[in-house]
Amino acid sequence: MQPDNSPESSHLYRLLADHGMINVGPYTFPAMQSLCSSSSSSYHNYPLEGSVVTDMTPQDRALAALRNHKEAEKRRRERINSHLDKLRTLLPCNSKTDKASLLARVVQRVKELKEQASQIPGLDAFPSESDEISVLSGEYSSDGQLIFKASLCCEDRCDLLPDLIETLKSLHLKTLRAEMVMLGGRMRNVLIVAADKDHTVESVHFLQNALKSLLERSNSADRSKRRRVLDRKLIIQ
Amino acid sequence: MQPDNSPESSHLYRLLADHGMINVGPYTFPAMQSLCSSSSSSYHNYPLEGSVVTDMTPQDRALAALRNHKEAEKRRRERINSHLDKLRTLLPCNSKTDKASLLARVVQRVKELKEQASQIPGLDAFPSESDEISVLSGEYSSDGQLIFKASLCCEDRCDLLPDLIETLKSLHLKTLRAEMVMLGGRMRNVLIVAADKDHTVESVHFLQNALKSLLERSNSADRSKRRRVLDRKLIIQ
DNA sequence: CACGACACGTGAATC
DNA sequence: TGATTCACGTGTCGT
Repeated sequence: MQPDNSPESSHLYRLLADHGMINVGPYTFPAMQSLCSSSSSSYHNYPLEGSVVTDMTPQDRALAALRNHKEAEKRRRERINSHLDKLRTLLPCNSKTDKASLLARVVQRVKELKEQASQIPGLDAFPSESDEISVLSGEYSSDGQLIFKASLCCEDRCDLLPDLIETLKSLHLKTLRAEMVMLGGRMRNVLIVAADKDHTVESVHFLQNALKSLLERSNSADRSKRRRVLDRKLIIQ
Repeated sequence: MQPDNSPESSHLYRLLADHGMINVGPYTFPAMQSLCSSSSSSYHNYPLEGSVVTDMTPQDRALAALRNHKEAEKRRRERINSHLDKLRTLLPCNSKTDKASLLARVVQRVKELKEQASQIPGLDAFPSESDEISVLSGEYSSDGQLIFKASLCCEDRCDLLPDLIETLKSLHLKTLRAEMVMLGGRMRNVLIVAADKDHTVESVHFLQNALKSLLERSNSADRSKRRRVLDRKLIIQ
């Protein structure tokens, strides 16, 4: 037996009844189909919206709206549930759980994964939407070298790497570690750099300026051939 | 105006009416409260389950069940929605979206984070003493791309990077992530690479050969100038 | 039987 | 207005 969501239980339907538009009383529910069909609409057979507008009575219009609404709501439910199903397949394979527990597990899993991601070597490892450079004044290592971190975020043009290498070389900076992440048409580049003993903190500013001009050069050179804009809001954080 | 989910619109209620247990007819809905209250139950005031069982009429029991059901369902909804709210706060700050889009973003986010997590085991990032290359046959990502990891360990000659980039470009491989660690005059390079959909696993072998020749070239050219060996454990985690 | 989980159709609100 | 989102109460099914 299906749930009673037939028109008789709706406000609209009872409103129509109260205004004498349709007849209704005790024990008369099953008979409504024939009564209603007298006005081109019938039980469980709503007026089609394809019909000409002019011959749509107010009742028909209302019932048609109700029908659209019902179907739209069904589509909405299906959309939501399909996403829930996708989530089921993504999680550690336990596929047979109710919605609430599923979502609870999703919450937990997202937290875990974010935690992991935050522990990635090189912290802010993912490219941001805006161009940016940062050179953090570092600290001296055990053998007197100044170690610092430089990061660079821009469009994904990995052919700017040779220039970057050249820049570092010309400043007599030694790269201890380099990390690149390309995502959504953008890239982030994190460098751990060591300056020679005879360098001062000036090196930091030199590098900063060098990176800045590198970025500007890259931008102006790349202004013409714009990459497809990936509508990725996905960029983390 | 609140939705009409009052007892009058339920099957149960109409069933009772149909069996003459309560009186019902056109225009009589508002009057039900008084009629019903004659049997210790009232409109919007369901029989309390705390009452003694023996004086519960069948109607009362049914209405009480309905009330419990209603409240349980409400609790269920609240549970689900609270988890959805948690998810909203966890995602990149866009908090005001409908449920379906929220879940869609959650799906995407979980995929991304899983991808990230799988890449983190770049822990084996430190260069070894011997030259080596490895190209692990990867697995297909959610959108059909073949993702695999390539690693390369050799002497610290970061000017071999342009060649490496060129190699990847010529093979139409897309670099998702690159990590370099220079230590003790040697370097290790770990790449996460994506092949286009139309590529086969052959790409893996192509890359392997390319890296091999790249390494050999680098070795023969660099045989002369040996670098000092830095025993640095300090490399940033 | 009751209890929990789900899909459904509906009223209200928002745009 | 019409489209769309949400909360709600309900019927049904499985345990």
